[in-house]
Amino acid sequence: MSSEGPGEPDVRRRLIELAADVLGDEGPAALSARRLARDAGTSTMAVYTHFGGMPGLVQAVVAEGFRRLFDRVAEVELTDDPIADLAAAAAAYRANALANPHVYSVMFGSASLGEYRLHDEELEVGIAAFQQLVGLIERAMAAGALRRDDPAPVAAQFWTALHGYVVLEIADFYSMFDDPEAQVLQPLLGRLLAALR
Amino acid sequence: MSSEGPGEPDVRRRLIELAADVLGDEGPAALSARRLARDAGTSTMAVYTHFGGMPGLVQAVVAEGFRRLFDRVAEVELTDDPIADLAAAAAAYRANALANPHVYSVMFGSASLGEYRLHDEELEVGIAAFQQLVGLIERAMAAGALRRDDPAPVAAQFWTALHGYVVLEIADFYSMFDDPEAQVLQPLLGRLLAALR
DNA sequence: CATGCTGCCATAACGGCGTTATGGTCCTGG
DNA sequence: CCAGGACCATAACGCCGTTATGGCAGCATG
Repeated sequence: MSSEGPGEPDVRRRLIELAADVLGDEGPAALSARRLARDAGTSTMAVYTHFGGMPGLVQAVVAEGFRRLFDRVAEVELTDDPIADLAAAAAAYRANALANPHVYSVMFGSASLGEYRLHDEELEVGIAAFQQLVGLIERAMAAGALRRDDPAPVAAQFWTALHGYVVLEIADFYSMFDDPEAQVLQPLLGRLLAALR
Repeated sequence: MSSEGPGEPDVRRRLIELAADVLGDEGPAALSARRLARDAGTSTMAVYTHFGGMPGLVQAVVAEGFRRLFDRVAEVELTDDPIADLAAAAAAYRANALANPHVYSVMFGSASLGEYRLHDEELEVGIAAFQQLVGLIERAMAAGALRRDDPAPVAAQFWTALHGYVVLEIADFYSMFDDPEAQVLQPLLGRLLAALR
């Protein structure tokens, strides 16, 4: 391995973080190989040696976004109230998404369509994140807080509601509500869980 | 001179429909003023005289997408079972979204972020579509099929769940389920409505 | 040690993109 | 009849992603 100076990590890492920063600060339109290469002090060829092209770089940013989302949710401390833990996990999920709305949008918005589709790397992390939620649901069922059922579809329903809310909040479609988190998200998740009792 | 016959409507209309077709068939990456102008038998300047630029054209396509979505949902025939009508409306919503997944993605995905944000035209149609759902919820409450409550937040919760499902189905995130519509969407909406009884 | 090889990146070019400037051709209203 | 405006064709500017080419370090091999 090449010894890397403390202030100058490897180029691959720098490009990913720079891309995530530009995406977060200025949106997808500002992402360009030339711009990133200039800011990283290298040339556009670095994008091709490390990622094979611009879609590959975006894919790496998406994979990083999934990893961070997974970590944020994994950091919530579990209590003896599995329902409260589900709410805390949802809050962490939402907070992370709202902190990086453009990254979240690219993760799911263009994740499948034209551009590049998701590859093994993101898929693996995505599955791990979903299994994390399945575990929380199973735990609630084992504790008797939720009716016993196949946990995977229940987790998918929970995640679907949460994801739908986050997307619409990011896209600013709740402008007619004072406090959409209290008026939409919490009742939605609460009622879903209530019907699962 | 080639004056326009009955099969050659005005250029503005042709550009919108061509853009929607290209978007649906080949995805957002294939959308370009030059390509559309070539296919429409005109020059790129037509895009600027009619829409002020490429974002304006996309905005027109989005507005058209909202209008079509609204119409499809409005076409469902109401019965004397308001809960069944809600399910029928959701099915029409999903069917229209899956028939034009790229258009749906542009409507909500990049609807707010960097590119162009939604303007008065789309906002107006979007509000009308939402009021349509509020009316269905109100009707179910009046008939005693749902508990009396402020219908707008309830409609938002229903729409949030439905939208979240459609987005994830389009992005192909339900690959671990045989029949996601039966395993995720229907239980999710059914349980939400059950908790609202 | 010399040698060739491989990974990595700088430079420059190609085609395509959105956009703008300019000018021409109609159609319309006075 | 003619002035003006709506509409579009042409060409150019500066971006973009991508590719071809070449230089240069590090390293394994003879």
